[in-house]
Amino acid sequence: MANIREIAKLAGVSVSTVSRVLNNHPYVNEKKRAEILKIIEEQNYVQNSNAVHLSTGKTMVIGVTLPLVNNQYYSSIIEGIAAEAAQHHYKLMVCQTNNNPEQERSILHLLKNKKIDGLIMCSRSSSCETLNEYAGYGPIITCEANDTTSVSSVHIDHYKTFLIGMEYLMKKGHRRIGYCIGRKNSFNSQHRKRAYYEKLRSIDVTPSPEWSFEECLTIQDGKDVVGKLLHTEERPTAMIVSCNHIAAGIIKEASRLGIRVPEDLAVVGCDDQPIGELLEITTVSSSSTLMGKYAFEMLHERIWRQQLDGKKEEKELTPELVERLTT
Amino acid sequence: MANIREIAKLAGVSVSTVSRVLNNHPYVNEKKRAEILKIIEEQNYVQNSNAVHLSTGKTMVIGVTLPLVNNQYYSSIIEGIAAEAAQHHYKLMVCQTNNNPEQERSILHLLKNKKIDGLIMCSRSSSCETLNEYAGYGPIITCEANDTTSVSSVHIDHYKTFLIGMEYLMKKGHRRIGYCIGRKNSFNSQHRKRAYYEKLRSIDVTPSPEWSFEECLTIQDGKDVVGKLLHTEERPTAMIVSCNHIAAGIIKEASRLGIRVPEDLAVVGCDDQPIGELLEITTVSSSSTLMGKYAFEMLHERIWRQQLDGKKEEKELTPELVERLTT
DNA sequence: CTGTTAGCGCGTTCAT
DNA sequence: ATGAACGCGCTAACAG
Repeated sequence: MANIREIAKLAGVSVSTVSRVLNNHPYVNEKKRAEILKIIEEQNYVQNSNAVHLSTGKTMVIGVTLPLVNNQYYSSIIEGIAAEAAQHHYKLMVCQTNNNPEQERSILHLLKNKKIDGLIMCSRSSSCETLNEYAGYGPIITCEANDTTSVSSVHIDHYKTFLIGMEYLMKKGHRRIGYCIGRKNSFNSQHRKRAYYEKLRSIDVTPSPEWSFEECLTIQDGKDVVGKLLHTEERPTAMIVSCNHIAAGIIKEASRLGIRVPEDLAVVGCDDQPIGELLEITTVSSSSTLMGKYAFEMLHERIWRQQLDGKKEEKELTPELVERLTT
Repeated sequence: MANIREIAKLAGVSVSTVSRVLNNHPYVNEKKRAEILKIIEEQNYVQNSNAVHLSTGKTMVIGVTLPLVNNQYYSSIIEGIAAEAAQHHYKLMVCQTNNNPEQERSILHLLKNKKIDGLIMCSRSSSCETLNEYAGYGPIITCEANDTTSVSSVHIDHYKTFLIGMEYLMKKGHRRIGYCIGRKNSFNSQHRKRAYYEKLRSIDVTPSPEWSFEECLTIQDGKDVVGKLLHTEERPTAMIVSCNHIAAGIIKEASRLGIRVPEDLAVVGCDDQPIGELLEITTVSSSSTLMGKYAFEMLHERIWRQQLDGKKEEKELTPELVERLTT
């Protein structure tokens, strides 16, 4: 395919004039401009973006990491990122990490070798040192809280989320409340547990170890919880659950076993996955799509701000209670 | 950051030798190779991928289009693509089209300006002419049947899918069977309807127009179907539904209105979205993830096969019946 | 086994 | 308002 030199030759001008036309620069004779555009059209010419990237040092692509694509939580975030990115003419490179630090590093590497202009990490398994190191090669935003010095984040306030959920259940009269969370010692889990214990202590309830379920990741895990609940001494009357799909598992299994929801067991989910709406699950959550939007905004600002002064910024989303039929 | 020339200078060799080391080419003195690698390490050097791309004419990136990211069907396809792509060291550029031909064209354009090496279209709204035109700039695979001359596809046999569903319902004794599909006149819908009418005719049933529901896209649309079903003269005893989430809407609303599933109304869904498993919906489907895998394989072969001879290939996935509790 | 050199295609001073 | 010429960083053909 034709290149810029050929266009210049056909138009009888220099490559720089063609380049000016291509990039809408001023100071080009209107007649020449029209002539050049006509030839570009005739020749079916387009710029080679790799050459542009090499020359400008920008790619107009940002990376997005997530553990797995096929998950509604992450899909919602991406949706928010995608809408905002499209408006600013950025493309998205979506990279699955499988929660594997090595795979994640290979994506951080894209920042170093200039394949992307910035990176949004919907979730991360790399260490803070690694993150800080790569932050030197381009802006990074995480959609989780992180304790690095230089990487900004936009994240859900999981402490507050659980707080609201607990307060709501307690106002409904529940005292024996259990919880369900994912990775045992993650950042998020720690905040959730803190809210849980604080709230129970405030009404002088000592939580039984039998009420807590960790490493709940799949719908099946949710179902299994109900089985275990059956054999507990003092069965909780309510569960607060980090994800709606786990809550869905609990609800389905409960109904199968004749445990009435919410009469025998109330359930509160804590994200905005659409399964919650479908199954009418009471939920306290903030919008993941909005989180994606904010993440792109922060990233975009950092891409264009010249000095990478590395002032860390943290944006927290406020959760809201949506009452439905499981409480 | 350092470039290849600088490394060459520090090592006292030429850039080509460094390039050879970088690309694992043979014919490099082992001692020099080690020395060069050491310097690369010290200098924290990495290649600028844009320069590599410009020079090689390949980017090792493929594009993936889909109407919207936040949809389990498309997420499943991407999952299949992503896994296979990772194995071959390809990155994914995921592009949302919103079913808008103009946005889609801007993505096809990426093929022309060399930003991607190939394109998988999970769904498309462009015309065949447009597709054929851009197929000249790089390989394209669609995950829907298409009637172009040059664009290969891997797709679900929707005719067979509905056939299996209908046969199954009929074997269960149903005669008054309704259907629910999405876009009225899409390729897929036509095949589904053909199977529907053929099967009913084979048992001498004349379907009532009241049994057919088109333009069903959301869960709410599924719920609305039940409302309309209530006022029909001869209410169908079974529904065959193109998507599980529509089926889910039907089931939820039916249960709310006291219509028993499957006793009063049997429901068969026709995809592999996980909501089907959760709600125990009987389904006839093929694996979307597998479709993604195949799509990448076909694309990859076409990227590396030199002559773009344009032999069109079509791969059909065979659907399977999964009996659950809604029939 | 190694180096020289000519591209790859474009952006961008700088001089005019 | 325009063009010559250099630089972006790397690969690969060719010569040795």
